[in-house]
Amino acid sequence: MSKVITPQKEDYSKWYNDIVVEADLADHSAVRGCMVIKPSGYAIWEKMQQTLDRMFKETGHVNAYFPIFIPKSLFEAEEKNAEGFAKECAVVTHYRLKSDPMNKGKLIVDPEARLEEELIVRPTSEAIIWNTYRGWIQSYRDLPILVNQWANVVRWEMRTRLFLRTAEFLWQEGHTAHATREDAIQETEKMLDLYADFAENWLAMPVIKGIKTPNERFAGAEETYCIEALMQDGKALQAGTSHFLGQNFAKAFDVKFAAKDGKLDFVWATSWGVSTRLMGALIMSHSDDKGLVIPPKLAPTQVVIVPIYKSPEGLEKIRKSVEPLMTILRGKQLSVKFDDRDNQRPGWKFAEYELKGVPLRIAIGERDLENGTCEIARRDLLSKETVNLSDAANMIPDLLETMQNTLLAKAKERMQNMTYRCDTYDEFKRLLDEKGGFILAHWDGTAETEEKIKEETKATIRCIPLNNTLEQGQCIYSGKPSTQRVLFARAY
RNA sequence: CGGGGUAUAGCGCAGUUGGUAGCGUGCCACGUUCGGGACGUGGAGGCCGUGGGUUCGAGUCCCGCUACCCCGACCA
Repeated sequence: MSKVITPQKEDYSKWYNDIVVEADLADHSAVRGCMVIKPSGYAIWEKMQQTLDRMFKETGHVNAYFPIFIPKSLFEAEEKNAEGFAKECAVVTHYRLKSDPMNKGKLIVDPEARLEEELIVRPTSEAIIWNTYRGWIQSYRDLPILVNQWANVVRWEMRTRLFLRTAEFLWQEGHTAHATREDAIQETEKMLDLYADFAENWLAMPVIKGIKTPNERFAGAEETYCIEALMQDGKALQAGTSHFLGQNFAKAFDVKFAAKDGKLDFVWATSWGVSTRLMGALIMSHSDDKGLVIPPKLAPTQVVIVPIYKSPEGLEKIRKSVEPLMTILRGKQLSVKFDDRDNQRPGWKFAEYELKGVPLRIAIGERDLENGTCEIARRDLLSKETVNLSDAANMIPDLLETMQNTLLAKAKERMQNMTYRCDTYDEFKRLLDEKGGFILAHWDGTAETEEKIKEETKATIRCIPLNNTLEQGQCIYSGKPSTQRVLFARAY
């Protein structure tokens, strides 16, 4: 098994740094745990963003934007939500600084400039959005509202992990309002399916769809649906969530609508989101010892052409010879880069593009010019073949598609091989320690058992898989009867 | 907030019994190279985290402080 790229593992810091670096630690210790995403990394996020955005719009959603600050009084309106997030909120208390009379050149917070009401930096936007929706909704004719927001949020975690749990992260959060319970549940499930589709077909990352146990449920939700992925090291990662919020927020913010029959009722709600955590998921799903492997459909650069030449004239000859190829590929909406940098040697470039995960690399030298050939290298298999330059234009789109499929197939196989069924607690513990991965086991349905298992093994119930087959069994911990297996794993 | 560790060049590190700082890499210049992270020569770059103390002399020994990392507690 190839090694897994784990954020903050020293071995990988060198190349991991090429995608992202953390905030300057020495000078900005206060933003420890925040990300600085370099352009090469951000380009991947942009690609995810564009794709998701298109998918949202195809399903009738529109984008909007709401404030980053939430007045404390609004934040506390939905009690469970407030309680759940209270421990990790950044709070704005003042709006002005002034020169420090005791310390020239320094600033202090102006005590005169205290805000009457503290502002919470959004850890999630339900509160401010539902407070706004109250003014948008009066009749069933105003529903549904299918709004998405691309934003940053802040959660002051005690311990952060690059991409997987950063103090500030980028995400999208959908917030929808519906006339009926059924509509809202349908929306929740629809968006979960959309996420699963995106994970599989774009990230090439298979996921298990399921619902969270009450313990793991989003604060303020009636039901939390999730997609769970399995990383190469056998640890699970929650890759996206979709919440059925019931009427909780409508009640907290008094959002009612008049139905067809004239009766007033509270609005039904959903919210759903995925974040820059998907970058972590992408990295940990496919990377190998040579660096990042990006599925072709998400790769900012899909094909790179590296000329091998000895003189400026040689370079120009090669440039001319590949121009038709580049034109054809670009005509097929592929992103192609011709790397004519003179300050790095070919071998260096090969290694660099492998590090960055560019799916296909074409090397072409003067020797090839004579033969009318070029060398195509696949990032996923690290394989190379020499082909006729004239055939390349036809082969490349197929190759990219094959790569995309191969990556998914490989990941699927890995997940399958790392999913175990087990019926005893001893076996359960042994599997966790020796193999990791997903474990399907019976659970008595109580929070106590769930917590005990977590305490003793660090494994959590990732989800109760949707469309689970029902079967009689006994809880691995308590021995009490159970009707279905749930998905356990140690998780990030 | 507990337990452990670290702090020396942009990055990664070494630095012996205390004697005034070095290696790798990266950077700059020139030349030779260019089909898997080239090589040669020359060069720039460090108040050794910070404040005290011991000493003729401290990167090194002692005390304080600070910051960061790892493990835990926490984690829609």
